[in-house]
Amino acid sequence: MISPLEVFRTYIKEKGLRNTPERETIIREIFSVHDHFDVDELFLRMRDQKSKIAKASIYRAIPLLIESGLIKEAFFEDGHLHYEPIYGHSRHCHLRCICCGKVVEFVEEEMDNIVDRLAKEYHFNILDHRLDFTGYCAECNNKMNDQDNVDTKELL
Amino acid sequence: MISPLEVFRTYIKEKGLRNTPERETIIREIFSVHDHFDVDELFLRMRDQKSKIAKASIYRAIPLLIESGLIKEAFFEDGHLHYEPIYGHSRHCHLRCICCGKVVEFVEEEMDNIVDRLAKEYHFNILDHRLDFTGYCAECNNKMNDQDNVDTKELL
DNA sequence: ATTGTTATTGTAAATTAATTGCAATAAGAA
DNA sequence: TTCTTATTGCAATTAATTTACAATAACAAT
Ligand SMILES: [Mn+2]
Ligand SMILES: [Mn+2]
Ligand SMILES: [Zn+2]
Ligand SMILES: [Zn+2]
Repeated sequence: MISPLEVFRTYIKEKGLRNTPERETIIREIFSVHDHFDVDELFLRMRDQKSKIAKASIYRAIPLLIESGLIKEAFFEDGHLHYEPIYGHSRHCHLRCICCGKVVEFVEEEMDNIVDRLAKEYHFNILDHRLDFTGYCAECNNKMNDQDNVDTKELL
Repeated sequence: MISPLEVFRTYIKEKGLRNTPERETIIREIFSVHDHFDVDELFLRMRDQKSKIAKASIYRAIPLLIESGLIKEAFFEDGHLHYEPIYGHSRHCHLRCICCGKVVEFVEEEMDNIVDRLAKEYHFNILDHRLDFTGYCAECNNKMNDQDNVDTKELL
């Protein structure tokens, strides 16, 4: 399987742009963890690896990483965008706990059918979709119930 | 059916907060249009109605409107959040054109089943979900193809 | 109705994410 | 190696959202 770096190099050449060690470092860091990230987090991770890359360079790289199919926007939370690597990852949806932030990923087989149906019905050329569920994970749900019970007892 | 204003008044009382004409104006404006909106847009709409409400008051009202179940975040686009009224609206998904911004709404019956299945499988108390599809609408898709043809001709 | 408490407002300043101008650097084609 | 110009780091800017603060007003209790 072609590596993310190779995919990016091909994209860069195709677009007549220039590849740089900075961009490769960014890609390597993203694909060394394979998890959701935001710009600040990625910047700090790279700083920990002794990288001196400016945050502006990360911001400037992101549209290219999206265009080349390496990453995509995952969700907007806490006032900023979060991204995730998608190259080499199966299309998946998210189940997110609004209490502790835990994210469960899962593949929803039904989605392809829905996309096909919608494309026909609304004459859309559908390129992407995002399916996110939010609620409380088992732990947080239990914690809340316990808390409620405490409150109730206090009131008695 | 209970009006959005009544729902909000009940919520406000329940929370020991105070209702204000400003908040009611905001709710009235949102539910006079029943469409997606962002803060700036809503602010301008209200200014057109000769309302002098400060933008900060809209920002401060939004969490209450969400908490009371009147509106929810719809999507993040063009660098800021967009909201939509949900009270009195059926749960729906979005099909959004990334070229012209057109939004098609539709109800996806399958979602309830998926929610039930996930809740059981992952022991989540699922409160909400967001299903958005993005791509090109028929018109924009055609326009793009025409454009491509022009480009191709120019190259010949 | 009047009063008292304090939540809410408008204004301006602050904060935060993201973008951009600029001069120095360096990628990569020639 | 040379040349062109895309990319970088840095600092300044823009834009969305939040917040401090003093004035106002909601509404519960007189
Ligand atoms: Mn994911
Ligand atoms: Mn909608
Ligand atoms: Zn949780
Ligand atoms: Zn369109």
